[in-house]
Amino acid sequence: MVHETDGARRATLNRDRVLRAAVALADETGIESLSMRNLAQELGVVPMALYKHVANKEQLLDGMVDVVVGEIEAPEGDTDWKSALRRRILSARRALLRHLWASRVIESRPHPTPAVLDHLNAVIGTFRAGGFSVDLTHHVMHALGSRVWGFTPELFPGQPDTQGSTPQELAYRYPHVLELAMAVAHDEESVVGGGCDDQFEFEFALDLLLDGFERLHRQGWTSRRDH
Amino acid sequence: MVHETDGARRATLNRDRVLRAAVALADETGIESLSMRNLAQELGVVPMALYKHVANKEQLLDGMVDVVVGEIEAPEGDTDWKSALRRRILSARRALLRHLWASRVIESRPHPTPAVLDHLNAVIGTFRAGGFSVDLTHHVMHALGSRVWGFTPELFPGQPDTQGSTPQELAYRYPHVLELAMAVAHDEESVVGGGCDDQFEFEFALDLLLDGFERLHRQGWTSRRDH
DNA sequence: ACCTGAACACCGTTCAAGT
DNA sequence: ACCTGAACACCGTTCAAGT
Repeated sequence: MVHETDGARRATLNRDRVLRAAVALADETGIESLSMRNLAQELGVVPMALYKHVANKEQLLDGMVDVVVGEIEAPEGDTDWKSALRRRILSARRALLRHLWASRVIESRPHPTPAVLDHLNAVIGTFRAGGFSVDLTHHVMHALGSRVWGFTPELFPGQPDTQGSTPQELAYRYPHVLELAMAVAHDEESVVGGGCDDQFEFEFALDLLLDGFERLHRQGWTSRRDH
Repeated sequence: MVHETDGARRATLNRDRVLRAAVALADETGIESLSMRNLAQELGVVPMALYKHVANKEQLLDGMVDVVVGEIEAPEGDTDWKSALRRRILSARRALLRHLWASRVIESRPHPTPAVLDHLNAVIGTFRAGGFSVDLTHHVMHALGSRVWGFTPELFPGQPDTQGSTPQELAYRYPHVLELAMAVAHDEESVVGGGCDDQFEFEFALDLLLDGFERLHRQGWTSRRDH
């Protein structure tokens, strides 16, 4: 009534608008200064109005992660696994560079969000389509590590937040993630339900890199940037 | 006077005790619940007493990082660069596993701390002693990435916090870090003073991994954990 | 039934008042 | 001169009171 402009902004408030505003605000002023209070102010509403659309700040952060990860583009056209993967991961990198706070937030989230699972499923699926065994796929996913985030060691033990979705729905939507998770669960010869052997995975990736370094060194490799 | 036990604890309060108590508290209750206020309570002092030993919470976190990174052991005896590096990095991993909050805190720090520079200098020095060119050393350091933290892309542009130390002292203490930083600064053919070409570094590491995956796949590699 | 202002239990840090 | 309690400007979230 008093301010019709404000009224119009208030009327259209929904979860999507809240998340987009939060992403924009974090882009502009940094994630540290993003608070429920100044996000509300930015949207022209009272702080408590946000809680109609997100349960709490944790869920707000999860939603922001999904916005960013949703920007990752699937590679077009049929190509070999290697260039398909390369393109997808470079697209992911571009998305994260657009939102400099995103990688740290993704890493700090205790549970993978739907968009993160979609992304993981696509990456895993690319290896499988390329003929990689479940076993090798498992280890290379760990080796890629934060290059594919949010792939964290806790992914498989720390169950995705299965709010309102049945196991069947998960199996349908993330078949590759599930295949890997089950292989890891059955493969366990040490502790029951212990999930991945993080020490093994760390050394697997480390040795892959060290071997690669050695090869380059022996070949007398130099970057084109060298004079 | 009233409580002589408290008096004894209070008397010995210094920067080192503050940092150790902060590390212990973060280990026990998590980094999220570590506050200046409950750290003070743990030490039996008033919150403001901490500010005699650390300028603010940022400096407290920097000090905590140095405690953890200081736990990394140098490999004993003379060995080739590869196993020397392997041992040092696995020691770093053990230190970080002892303090689960540490990797996230290291990554969130804007400036590298002295102990972090010591560690970087030692890792770089190992490559150089192994005969690696400055150029190759630069790129492999990026490729190792968080496996050596706190090696972040912003290291070279985002100057170390040179509080009270001359350039000569830095050159003496971190010669290998300096050599790399200067090579990067001179090598620049694109933007002036732009530092590292992050896109190049990302693709360098990505391709190194993808090539490694391809090689394993062609060889029909399986982990011993496979049945 | 819905919305929201005040309140609660915290923060890191400043600063003036007390010793 | 040193120390420190109160205060300031924030948080995220609860909850009861108002519409």
